[in-house]
Amino acid sequence: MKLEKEIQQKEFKNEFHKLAVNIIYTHSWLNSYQVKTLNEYNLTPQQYNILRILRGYHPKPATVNLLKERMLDKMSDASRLVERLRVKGLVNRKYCEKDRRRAEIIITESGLRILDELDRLDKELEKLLSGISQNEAHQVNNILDKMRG
Amino acid sequence: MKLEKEIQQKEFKNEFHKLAVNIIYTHSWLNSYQVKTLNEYNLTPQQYNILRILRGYHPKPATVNLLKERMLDKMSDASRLVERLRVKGLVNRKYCEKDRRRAEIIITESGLRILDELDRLDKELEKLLSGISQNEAHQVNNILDKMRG
DNA sequence: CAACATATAATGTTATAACATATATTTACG
DNA sequence: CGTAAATATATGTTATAACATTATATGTTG
Repeated sequence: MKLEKEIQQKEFKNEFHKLAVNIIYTHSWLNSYQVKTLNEYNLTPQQYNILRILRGYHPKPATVNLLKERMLDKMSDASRLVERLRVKGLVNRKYCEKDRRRAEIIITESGLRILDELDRLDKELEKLLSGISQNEAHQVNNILDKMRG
Repeated sequence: MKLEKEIQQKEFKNEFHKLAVNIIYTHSWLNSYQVKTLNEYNLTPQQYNILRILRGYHPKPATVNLLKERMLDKMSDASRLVERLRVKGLVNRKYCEKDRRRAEIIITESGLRILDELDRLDKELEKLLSGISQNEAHQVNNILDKMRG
């Protein structure tokens, strides 16, 4: 639906202004969906994000810094996020022997199993976004990549 | 820059999957900019959003519910957001005489003045997004509107 | 090697988000 | 009219985000 209608605003100053609002609004729309789905697994989107990064490294460990860099939301408190996942048994943390400042974080079998189940999310996501074609999604991806410079 | 490079991920399963991540990432990118700029005025993006809605109604009042509906982030706690703006002297709140459950909220002169200053943000935003053309912004807007159904 | 700088993670603190519940008022209905 | 349902907002509570600070280990340099 046209953004103007959804937030009941008559018009935008220009397409850039609308785009900024559109990204915020669409993110909120997408995030609500994700929160709702992940809630069944007692995970937040950020925790899910971390688990996926860790799966990408498995069975090699990742450090807290590495997680911070790769996370979508840069400002987040990776150290305590990891701790919450550890309490849930989804990751292990031990200290690196070569550099004892570092923590080595590895996703557990239990964490991998949950991610496996959650892979169905990708299918549902495609359904959620099915109002547009792969080609249209591709166009948006290209333009957003270009926009951020 | 290509999203794959920015978050150091080799590839995405498909364009829909990348699009979801791209929206989250681009939102975070945009939000950081907004937080940084609004911080000089001691405002959060949500408070800024509310002030702009109120300006749209001025000099007519808005209710808390109306703000909730029109806000970009639907889940937010409009009642306390308004209270924070009231403490800063940017809005007035009084009770509606016809329906004493309702609050009537009006932006103050001081609030309007701050918004005036902040209108330069729109110019800076255009600069921030200037990697793409108006036409490309328009394309993204159309596709996102279509995607949300 | 000592002293200082840097890197990495954990912790402290405050404000806010998210969710549930409470309060007050109005509306609906038998 | 009196009671129940619905509506509008405010408040309580808990977890988290955001930012600053601390703790510990490693690197660098004179």
